[in-house]
Amino acid sequence: MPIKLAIADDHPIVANGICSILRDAAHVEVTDIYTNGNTLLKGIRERQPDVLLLDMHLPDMSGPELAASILKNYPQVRILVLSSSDVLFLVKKMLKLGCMGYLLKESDDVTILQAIETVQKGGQFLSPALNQQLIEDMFRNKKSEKKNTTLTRREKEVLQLIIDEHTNQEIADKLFLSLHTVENHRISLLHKLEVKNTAGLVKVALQTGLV
Amino acid sequence: MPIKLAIADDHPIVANGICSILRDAAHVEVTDIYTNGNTLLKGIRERQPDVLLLDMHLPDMSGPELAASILKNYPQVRILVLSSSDVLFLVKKMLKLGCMGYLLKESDDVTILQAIETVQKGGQFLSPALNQQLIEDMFRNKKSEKKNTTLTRREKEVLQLIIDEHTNQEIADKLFLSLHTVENHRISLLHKLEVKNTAGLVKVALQTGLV
DNA sequence: TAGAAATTAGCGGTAAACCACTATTTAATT
DNA sequence: AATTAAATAGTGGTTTACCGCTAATTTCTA
Repeated sequence: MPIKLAIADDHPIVANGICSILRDAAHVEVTDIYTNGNTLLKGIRERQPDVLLLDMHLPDMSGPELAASILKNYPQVRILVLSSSDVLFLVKKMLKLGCMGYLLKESDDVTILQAIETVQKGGQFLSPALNQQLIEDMFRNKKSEKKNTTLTRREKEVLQLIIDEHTNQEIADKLFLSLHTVENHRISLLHKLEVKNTAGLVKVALQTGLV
Repeated sequence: MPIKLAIADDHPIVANGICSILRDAAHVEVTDIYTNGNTLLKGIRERQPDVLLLDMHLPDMSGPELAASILKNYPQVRILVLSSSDVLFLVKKMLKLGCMGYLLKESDDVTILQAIETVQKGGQFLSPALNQQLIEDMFRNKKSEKKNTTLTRREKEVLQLIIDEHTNQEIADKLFLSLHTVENHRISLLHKLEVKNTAGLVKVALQTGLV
């Protein structure tokens, strides 16, 4: 019995690319292709695949949202995250949510197939580049384990305005807040995203599609 | 006679995706797939395609570098840029270099095919989202036409270190420069990239793959 | 309904970024 | 040989970001 694989990605090039790569693999059958979060959730309700290749950036819902929702109701679905970002804290976030693997879009044919097979068998898969990063990170953070990487509504708003090149004062005016409050949110962002300054904020935000 | 199409992209998913989408189009034949700039330049020397689908981020060379080099020696090759970034000044840069089109990776099957056909016939193609942006930009910049968007060696170095979250002082130490010099480079960057602060620098740099 | 998390606002202070200039030396180009 | 661009360094100043605190109120959630 072939592995039933669903793909959730809004770019036709990517979906077609995966299908094309798997065409030679007789033991993998692409059963569904979803291009947004809404139809994905609906589809999963009706028909659960063995493995779900989940993009991080669907137009209507984020990767973490979707993974959480799906795993809550259908924990037997093995989610393999498909992402072009290697930002560590996002990788950790998805794995903590219960995803079984994290595959970079730059991967080659062999790696992709291997990832799907591994995950279907109940194993975990990480793109090689991430493996090393994760290990180094564990050594760095032996003690402080429970870092909160979920941004609040306000923090996301502030972050978006930072990316749009606004100063704290401008952000305060736009959101009808005190300058102090915006400064506080900004510092929370620095801590949560584990970066040193504005450059880090923007970098992580863009690379992870946080906003 | 079918359109001879070459693809330059280092991600197997993307290259396969394009091929897969074009499989039904009998009048387009994918003659070559290149995964880095070096083999691309070699390949073009031996055999020129009608249309070249050129990714912005090959591992060894940048999109602009490659486009300039190819168009200088083989101006009859029609280059269709394939990019995931809609940052305007990069679009303008490629078009000024002589590329015949700019196609976003999020495009659907029909658009992709249409872009290739248009370019092959000698026309120009822009992803719809860019069309509108480009027009607005022209109205904004009726006067100041000749903006220099080419970063110097030093500017690129400084920009990379900014993205890596270093302060001006740290950058000065690393490059054995005066703090003043680094500040000057930083302000040149702000002007050249037409942004207001560090956030803008990082945003444009990441979205365009400048560094 | 008690506790936790989020949102708000403040104080005092340091470090860094941003801006407009001038100016010299070196490298590239015509 | 002359011009231009790049890289370097400076003065003097303003604005913004960053940091560590405290603390009240609201909202969420167990």
